[in-house]
Amino acid sequence: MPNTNDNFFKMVCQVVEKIPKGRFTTYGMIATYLGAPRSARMVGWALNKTKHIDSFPAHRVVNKQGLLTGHNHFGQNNPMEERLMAEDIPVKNLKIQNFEKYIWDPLVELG
DNA sequence: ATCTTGACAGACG
DNA sequence: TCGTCTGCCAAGA
Repeated sequence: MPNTNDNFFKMVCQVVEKIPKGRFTTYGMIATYLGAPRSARMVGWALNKTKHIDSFPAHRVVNKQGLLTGHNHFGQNNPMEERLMAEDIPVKNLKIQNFEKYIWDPLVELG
């Protein structure tokens, strides 16, 4: 199990990279999985550093409502919605539809 | 060393 | 249901 004391950033990366295509998770779940359930903001902070990595699937992380709050941090060319849509995740008006159907919980999936 | 900022979440009125 | 406040913890100024 990951330890948050050292590099939260790395941990977040590892978890996000494990999100299967066509699924997504939330900031809170990642934070909880990393042992910092009240530090969802740190996840956003970590993802912020990955936004320069084009291939990083940061679009698979949304807030707990399934809302694409971070879409503004994506390039205008490749919007978050579009990326999710490309993975058959239905998004409407910056919100993921059938949330429960596509959610991927690291706590459950990774143990 | 202190203050502000943040891609959040839960609690309250 | 909705708007606002608070807790959280790591960076950058």
